[in-house]
Amino acid sequence: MRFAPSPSGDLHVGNIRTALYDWAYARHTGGTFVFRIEDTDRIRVTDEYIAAAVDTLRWLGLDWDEGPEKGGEHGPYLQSQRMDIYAGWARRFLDDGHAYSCYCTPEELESRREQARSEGRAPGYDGHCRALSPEQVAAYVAEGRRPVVRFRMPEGSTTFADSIRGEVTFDHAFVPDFVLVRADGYPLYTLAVAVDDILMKITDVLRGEDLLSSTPRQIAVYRAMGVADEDFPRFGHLPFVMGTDNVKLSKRNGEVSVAWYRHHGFLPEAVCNYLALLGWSPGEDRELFSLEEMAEAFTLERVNRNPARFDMKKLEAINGDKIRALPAADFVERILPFLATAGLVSNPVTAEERGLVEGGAPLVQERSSRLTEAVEMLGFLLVDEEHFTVEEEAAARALTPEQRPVLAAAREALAGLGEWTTSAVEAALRAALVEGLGLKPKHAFSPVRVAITGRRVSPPLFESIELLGRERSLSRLDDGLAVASGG
RNA sequence: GCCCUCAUCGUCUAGAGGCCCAGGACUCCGCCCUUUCAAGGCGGCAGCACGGGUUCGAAUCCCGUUGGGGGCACCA
Repeated sequence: MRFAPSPSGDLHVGNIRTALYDWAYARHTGGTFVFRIEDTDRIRVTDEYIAAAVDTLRWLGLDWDEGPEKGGEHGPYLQSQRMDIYAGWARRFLDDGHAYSCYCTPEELESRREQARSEGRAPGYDGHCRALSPEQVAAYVAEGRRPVVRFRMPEGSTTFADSIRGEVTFDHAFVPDFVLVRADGYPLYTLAVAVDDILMKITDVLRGEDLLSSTPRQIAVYRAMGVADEDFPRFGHLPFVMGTDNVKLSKRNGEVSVAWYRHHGFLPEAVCNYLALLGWSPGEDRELFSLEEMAEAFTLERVNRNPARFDMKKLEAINGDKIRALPAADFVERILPFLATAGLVSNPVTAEERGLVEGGAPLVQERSSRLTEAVEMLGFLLVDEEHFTVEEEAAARALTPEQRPVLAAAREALAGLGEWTTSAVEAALRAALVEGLGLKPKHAFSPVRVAITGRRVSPPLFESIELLGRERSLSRLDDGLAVASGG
């Protein structure tokens, strides 16, 4: 089990789905979950990147047994810190003939690729430098060419049992010799993964299907290292997560950054739950579960082989379910950071603010499919009175001259109220507006709602009025009246 | 072009020869509940890509076709 992202930006949805399956498989089987950072294409990854990746994984609730910040007996877990290990193996392959120096320039390769393509031949490396004579080598060196180290793919074919797809075979005729070390001396992924898998004693690899056809190359390197077949890791290739346009999910066709979902009010348990469903199912029509339940039920046999489309609507539905399932106190803790970001509570939160939040939270919890919606709905309650505003469209619809009598009657009824409770508020408003003015409840409460909350959609009105308190409520009705009067 | 791979409602999926004239969820549409919006309840639209086999019997097995995806880098 291993999860090895390469640091090309934020951890994205596809990475995380892979990590999740790796994690669940490791936990289910009691194995070791190794988190390795594949950064051979960089001098070194920034500490910020590692910190962000670690942070995202931890936020989701995934923990690893070996890797960054955790250590382990097969470290270091950053490939950029293992360069001399790879260099050692490259030298050895050169010496024993598993690899050779290739002096072809990128331009030459490109033009020969083009030619092969136009002639309908396979565009891979043509073996040009496989058997150079000492004279040819000397000539290239004299030209100042710097060689790459290229792996000599043996004849034959490779068959391996993919743990998700079953037996897969590749004829080596279609697996061209590939580069292990660049001309500047930097090792490539092709070398590093294979070496690390063996050195880190990886038993199972779950990765994207884009790597399916590079598996025979990896296996060939294991063989060259002298590793016995039974010590090779098992490979499982997961289908991609696609966007709705059926193209691999990316920045172009959707939100891919897990950090984005985090900042837009998605719960980690919802993200995990939804991602788990993209290619796996516990069966029996079950689709809501915790990470622990997933680990319990996760088997490779139940992983789907076909790619799944990412559906934001479904994610939101699950997020809403998870939000509703939160204990009330937990929900408060989850929205507090968002309220602070929105400037609706101080940081740290004061006792008074917390009181209001705790009062309002139960009203919005079941109405939110994202935490950010809860924040929007609670705004009227937490905003400083001088910053309170009524949405333009709501005012235009509900705070009109015709509604003046309604607002006035509501104000009067509430002003005379002795006990300021939800039920008292409701009774007073019903008596004044529904019975008194003969209005349908729907129409009676709409202007009041807009005056009190500033929006046409809000938490339940009577509870909101109770929480707002007498003074603030009456003052907002006064302001609403002024607006309705054309103020 | 060649190689690999995949194929159940619009989407995610259950289904591992008869339990399926295909079940659940999301979306969408009605209705109920209702102070708005949600939630909840009830109901509805909608699918086994196609063609051949195998079998008493196929969504499930085999072959082909079509379609999708991936790969063929001094990326990973």
